[in-house]
Amino acid sequence: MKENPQATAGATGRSQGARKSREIFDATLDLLADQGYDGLTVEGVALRAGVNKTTLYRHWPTKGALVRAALIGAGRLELDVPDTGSLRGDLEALVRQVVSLLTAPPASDVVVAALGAATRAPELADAAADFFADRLVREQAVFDRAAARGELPADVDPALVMDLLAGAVWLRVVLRRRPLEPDYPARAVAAVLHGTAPNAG
Amino acid sequence: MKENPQATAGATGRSQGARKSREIFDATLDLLADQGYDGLTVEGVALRAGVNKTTLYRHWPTKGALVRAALIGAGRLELDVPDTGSLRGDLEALVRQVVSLLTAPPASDVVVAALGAATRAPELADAAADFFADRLVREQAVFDRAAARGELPADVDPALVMDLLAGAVWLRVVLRRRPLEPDYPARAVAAVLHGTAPNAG
Amino acid sequence: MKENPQATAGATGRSQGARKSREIFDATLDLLADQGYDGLTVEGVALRAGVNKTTLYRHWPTKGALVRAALIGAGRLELDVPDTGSLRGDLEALVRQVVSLLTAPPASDVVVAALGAATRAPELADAAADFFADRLVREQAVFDRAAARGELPADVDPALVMDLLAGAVWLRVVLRRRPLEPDYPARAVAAVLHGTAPNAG
Amino acid sequence: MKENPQATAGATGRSQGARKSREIFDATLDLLADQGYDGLTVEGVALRAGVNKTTLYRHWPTKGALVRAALIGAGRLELDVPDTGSLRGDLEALVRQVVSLLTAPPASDVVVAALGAATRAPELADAAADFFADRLVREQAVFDRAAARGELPADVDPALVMDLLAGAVWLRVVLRRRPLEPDYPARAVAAVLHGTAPNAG
DNA sequence: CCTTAACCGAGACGGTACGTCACGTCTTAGT
DNA sequence: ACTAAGACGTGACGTACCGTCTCGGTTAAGG
Repeated sequence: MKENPQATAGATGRSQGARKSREIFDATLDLLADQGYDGLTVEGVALRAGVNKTTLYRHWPTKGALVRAALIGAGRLELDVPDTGSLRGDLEALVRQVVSLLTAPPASDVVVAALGAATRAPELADAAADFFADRLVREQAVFDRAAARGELPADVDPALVMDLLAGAVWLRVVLRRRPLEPDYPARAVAAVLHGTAPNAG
Repeated sequence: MKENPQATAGATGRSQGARKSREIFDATLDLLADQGYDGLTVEGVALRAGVNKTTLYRHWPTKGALVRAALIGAGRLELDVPDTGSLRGDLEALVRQVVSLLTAPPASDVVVAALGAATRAPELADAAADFFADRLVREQAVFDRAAARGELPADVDPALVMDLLAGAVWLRVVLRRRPLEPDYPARAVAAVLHGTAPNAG
Repeated sequence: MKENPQATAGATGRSQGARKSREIFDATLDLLADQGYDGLTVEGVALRAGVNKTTLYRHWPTKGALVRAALIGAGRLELDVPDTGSLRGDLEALVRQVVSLLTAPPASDVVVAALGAATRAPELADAAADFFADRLVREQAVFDRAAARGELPADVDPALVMDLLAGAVWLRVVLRRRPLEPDYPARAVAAVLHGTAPNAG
Repeated sequence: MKENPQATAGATGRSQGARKSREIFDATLDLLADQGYDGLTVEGVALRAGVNKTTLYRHWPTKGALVRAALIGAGRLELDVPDTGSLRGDLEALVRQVVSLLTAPPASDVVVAALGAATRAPELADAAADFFADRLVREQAVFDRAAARGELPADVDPALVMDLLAGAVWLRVVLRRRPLEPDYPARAVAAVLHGTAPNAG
């Protein structure tokens, strides 16, 4: 509608889009941790990243896509698979990883917010599913080693084991909101490995 | 200001505010199921319940409070504690309850949305924590009966067992987004009761 | 999406909407004069009037409707119909009114912008048509008095006369962009009253 | 950065830039007629003309300049000066030209939009002034012939006469939005030639 | 023939304004 | 006493064009 506003800016002379992406992702995750997924606004990200809102929409059509890209793009979710020499040790280490992922700020804020939001943002749900699928693939090594050591029957379902262990932590920390005793990982692993009820029918 | 007031307002011939509350809760839960927690708007509830927006804000200051009240007011979350005669049977029944709570629409939409939202809405987090605490109190009976039957050592932690079982279902259904095999409850219960690794160190 | 932003403002305690309307109309016309119709933005009006953009859209769905309401609401277009005692005098006075309407700032900016915009904004076109129709009704008195004085045949078409006179001024001032000699009104009126070509066939 | 450059750009095998110019002007005028001056966007022109936006800006820095160039470049505004043998006939023909210019689509849309926009786009105002000045120069011939025939006093001002006649049509058609009777041109010419008020003082 | 300048397409970007939605607050009336 | 009606300020949405800029590739002219 305007004829000739005032001959604005133009490009800033950036060297790469990569740097901008980094700043965008950082801003996204920071705000996600601060405000939660719903408090996260595209305008806020744009402001904090020093980028125009339009630019964000040009690359990521929805908030979910942006968050997903940020979660992936910033390698904050990369976890090592432990190798302690025993199944029990490996599993306890894995559980402790989960615990720290869900409780040690600042990463925990991001992770909890993102996983919580996965219940309603399909994009994030996909991201979460991918994340867990990928994790499972790598956790498989733990079970392979255990089987090689003869610690585990061949027909054990690693997915079930990890569901039980990681799910317990999520439920305890996020849903039940109860403090986690230091021996919780050991007890959980013990229960899953050896059972709790020697005599149950 | 209006040209045509047309015999406006007033109550519609109510007997009590109770009926209105019912309609409000129903509207809330319907919309929650339809649109998810975020798609749920106070204005939408007001419109659907035939009630003024102001009225809603008078009673429930936030969306979270309204949803909480609706979930409690309509007894959609009441679960029976099973008594099958064996610990295994009881636990499997409990797991199946959780599965159906998280997968059978429309209640599942409500529950998943609400529990997912608990990660950031403190009101809902409290409600969820209360819900699980209350459940645990009642699930205690299952473990008491099992102990009386001699199926279970006295030092077993019911909270841990339920964390493992219910957490596994949540992780599998909501986060991992993978289909749940029919024997999943049985396998999960077996793992927790008897363990998966007879020889693990 | 937000749960509970920060308990914002609410109404400011105004006494009447009428005062606000006045401020809105003033802001609209000021900006119209300053920036022209296209430079006029709803956000600009909102800012200057100390009113929220949403409020403007609530009342006037388009920019055209807003400008129209402002032009009507602020009585800046009310012109007196002269009565000098002679048809020539009355018509010259009318032409001079038109000249000043189109050339004397700041009103001229508003009027020219609005009439120019009438070519594409149907709302404004209607407003302009109404304006001219209304004017014609009142100018009729000039012709009635002239007929009563015997200065004019009964079959003269006042609309044609006013088309010629006012149209000439518009063409000269706005489209031809040429300066208007002081005797232009007199010459124009003389031409329309007595003709320019005594012998033309 | 791109995965698939796919033998992009370059010229399409044109012979001259002249053909492209033609397409650009056509696109401009078509869109001007369709959407009006304000609905006309540079991006739209680029899209329709199959030309990059950048290219347009390279040649015409503003929308006004583009429209102006298009109006001139496409010879849609060239009008013949009539020679019917009498002043009355010539003037009526001129008025009819104006009428058709302003009412016969599709040219009328372009012309009306452009002249209407002249009130605020200085570039267009200049173009309009030039157009009318040029027309006047050529209309002078009509008056010269009339003077030679003795139909007209020597001191008649052709500009005033054309102001009155063309202005009346503009006012009637564009601003007053009233239908134009078939005898309007004749009546307008008669009024300007012979006057309307034989006895006015 | 090869180089060089002109021109163009492609595309990213910062920026303004758009028109819309829902929020939560408030006032005025009405039952 | 409670409520309907409805206006408002506020924040954010997602979109459309603006006008600028850089990059890379094609074409035509001139040595």
